[in-house]
Amino acid sequence: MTSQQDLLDMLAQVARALGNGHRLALLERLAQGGASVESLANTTDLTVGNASQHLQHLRRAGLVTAQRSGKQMIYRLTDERIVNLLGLLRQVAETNLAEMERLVSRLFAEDDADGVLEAVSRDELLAGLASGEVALLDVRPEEEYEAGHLPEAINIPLEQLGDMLGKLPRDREIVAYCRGPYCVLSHEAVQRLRQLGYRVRRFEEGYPEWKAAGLPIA
Amino acid sequence: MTSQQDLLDMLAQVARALGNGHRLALLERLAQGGASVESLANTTDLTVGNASQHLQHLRRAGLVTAQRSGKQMIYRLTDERIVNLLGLLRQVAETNLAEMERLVSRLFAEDDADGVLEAVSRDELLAGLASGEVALLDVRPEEEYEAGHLPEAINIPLEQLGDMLGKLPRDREIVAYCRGPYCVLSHEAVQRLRQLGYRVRRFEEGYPEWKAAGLPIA
DNA sequence: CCATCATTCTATCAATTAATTGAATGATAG
DNA sequence: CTATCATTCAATTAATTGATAGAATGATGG
Repeated sequence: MTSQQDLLDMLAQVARALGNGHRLALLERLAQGGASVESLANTTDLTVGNASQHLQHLRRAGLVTAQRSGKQMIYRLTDERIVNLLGLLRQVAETNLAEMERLVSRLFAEDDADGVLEAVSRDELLAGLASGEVALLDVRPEEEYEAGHLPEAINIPLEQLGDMLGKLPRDREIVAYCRGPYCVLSHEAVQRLRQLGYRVRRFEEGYPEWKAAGLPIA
Repeated sequence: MTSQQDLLDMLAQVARALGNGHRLALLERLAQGGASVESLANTTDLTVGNASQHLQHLRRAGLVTAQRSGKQMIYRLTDERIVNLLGLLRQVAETNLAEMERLVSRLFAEDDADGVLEAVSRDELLAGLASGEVALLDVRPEEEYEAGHLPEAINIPLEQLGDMLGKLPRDREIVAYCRGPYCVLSHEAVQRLRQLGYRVRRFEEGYPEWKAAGLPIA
C-alpha cells in the first residue's frame, strides 16, 4: 500500500538532489541554457567524471534531461519552474538565515557611500528600457549569450571588457546583467566601468529569472 | 574571501534540510500551525527524541523557530513562503518524475467511473462559496482547526465523522478539505459520505495553501 | 526543595553520500 | 578497422547523516 510518507520520501529525494553546492552550480549554469558535460565541468570547476556523476544524480531526481548529440551529451533543465524553485529557496534562505545575509553582503562588498550602485529592480529596468534611457549589457561568456539573452542587450564577456568599450554608449545609463543574483560578473563589470567614468548599475536578477518570468528574450 | 560557491553551499544546506521525508512531514504539520515537540512527534509517528533532532535540523536551516511556552517548546514555520516552496517542489517533482505520478494516483486510487469525485480547484471553490451553493467541511483534528481554518468551514474530525452527521447540510454540495494535496483525510471523508448519499467532493489543496495564497481565514 | 514532565544532549552504530582513480563504452574521423 | 574524444561505470575511501537509548537540563506545581 502507498502511504503519504512514501510521497514525502520521494519529494525528499528531489530536495536532496538540490542539497549540494556543486549541483546547485550545475543547475545555475544549466539555467543559462543546455550544455555538454565538459562545458559544465569547466564552468563549475569540477572534474568531468565528477560532473557526470552529479548530473546523473540530478537526472534521477527528474531535474535535468540528457540528450546525445554526436560525441557529446547535452544536459538541459527539464522544467522552467526549477528556476523559480531555486529563486524561492534563495529568498527563504536569505530572509531566515543571518549567516546567509552576511555572506551575500560580503560577496557584493562595495564602496558605495552614495548608494548609487544599488542594483536595478526588474520593474525599474523595464521602465528604463521602455523609455529608451537604458542600454543593456550582457557580460556572460559568448556561449551563454548566444543561447539566449535579454532583448537589445550588447554582449561583452567580462574578460574582454577592456577591448570592446567602443560598443558602449556614453549618453545613456548602462545596466549590466549576468547569470543571476549571486553571479559576480555584472558586479565586477560595474566596478570597472564606473572607474572609467561610465554611468552604470547592475541588474539585481539575471537572464534565467527574466526568462522564467515569461519576459521576451532574444 | 567569500565566493559564490560559499553561498551555493549554504543554499544547499537549506535544501538538505528539506531532503528527508520525516522532516517534510514535520513541515507539513507545522504549516497547519505551531505545535509542541510531543504533538509533532505524535502526528508524524516519530519518537520525541528523534522529532526533536529533526526540528533542530530545520531550525539550523532557518526553516522553523522555537519558542518556549512553559514546559513546552512551540515550533513554528519562520516564513509563510515555505509553504510555497514545498508546493513548487511538489509541482516540479510531479511533472518530472514518472514514479511520483504513479504513487500519487495509487494514494488516491478511487472508484470514480463518472469522474464526479474529481477534486475541486481553488477557483471553483471560490465561486461555489460566493454563490452560497457550497458548504465547507474541515476534517482535520480539532487542534488544527482551532489554529486556523477556511471561512465558514464546519469542523468534523475524520474520526468523529459518523457521530456528527447532523451538522452537515443535505441541500448543498459539500466540499471537504484537510492539510494539503497529499493529505488523505478529506479523500477518506468523501468516500464515506458519498456512501451515505451526500453530494460531496474534495478540495484539491488544503488549509496551508489557502492561507499562503493570502485568502481570508478564520 | 523535590518530583514530574517536556525537551535536549551525548554517544554509538548502520547507512548513505561525495570524491578519486582507472577501466569501459559509444560515437566519429580518417 | 583503428585512433581519438566525450562520457559513463566500477571500486575504494573518507565524511556525513539518521536512529536509538539513556543521561542531562529546564520549567512547573506542590
